[in-house]
Amino acid sequence: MKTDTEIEPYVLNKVTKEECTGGVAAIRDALYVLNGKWKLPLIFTLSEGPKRFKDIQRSLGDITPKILSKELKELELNEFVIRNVYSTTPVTVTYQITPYSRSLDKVLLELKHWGTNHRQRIVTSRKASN
Amino acid sequence: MKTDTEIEPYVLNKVTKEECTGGVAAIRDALYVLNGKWKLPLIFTLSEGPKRFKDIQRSLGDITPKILSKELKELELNEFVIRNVYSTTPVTVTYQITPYSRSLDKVLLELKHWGTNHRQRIVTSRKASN
DNA sequence: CCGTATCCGTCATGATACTG
DNA sequence: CAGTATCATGACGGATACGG
Repeated sequence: MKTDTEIEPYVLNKVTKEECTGGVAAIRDALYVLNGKWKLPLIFTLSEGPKRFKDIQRSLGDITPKILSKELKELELNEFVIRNVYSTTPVTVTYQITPYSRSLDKVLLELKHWGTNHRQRIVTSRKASN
Repeated sequence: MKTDTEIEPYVLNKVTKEECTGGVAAIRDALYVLNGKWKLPLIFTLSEGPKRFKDIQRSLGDITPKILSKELKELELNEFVIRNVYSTTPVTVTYQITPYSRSLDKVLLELKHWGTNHRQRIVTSRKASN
């Protein structure tokens, strides 16, 4: 009765080579749990407050329910997200971030700044070439 | 005569839905150029100074030459990295980051901090469960 | 040393349809 | 609404060999 594939909790990246040291290892550890296109946008959007499945989908733009479901399960398993179920009809489910997700605030803030500036850079360099 | 697949320069993520606003769009723009396991570690390791192909491979731990080659090309195309060829025998090639890559310094710093703390958290929680 | 070529496998992501 | 089932594609990677 497995739905798609079992999801194992992330532990740590196996960065065994001694040459892979200090900073690189730390960054690879971070990306190991925050892999893929969606985890950081997801944590960011939930940092604005708890949201329902459909609302998350809308706020991310174009994620499919299958991927969103998988990403949320991974984040839950790694203690970034909590799932709340309310026995309404139909059932209501909300997702909220854990305090641990808050430790990513600075990362997300810097990334947001960079993304904003990057978009601006692309747009203006386009105009310049017209 | 294509080698593997053609690499197109990134421009901008198509985040069309109006609902996908502000912060989420910016973060998705950022991840759109910095996608995958290797780009941030790569830029980070090159931020320590220009390095040769083999040295980059060693510092990242376990990337294969095929993938490293592809990632470097993408970063070159998007103006994060410059490739320098020296006519020695055998030929020497170094890679260095552009000034634009420096705009990622804060992101990389925060990510490095977070990765370091995250590893610590995992390790100590392991000990606690013994 | 600096890569590229080829074969081949696995995993991530996605489009679409569907269920409770 | 909150997801799951099915099918498909492309990214990513391992192994190995080879060329400038």
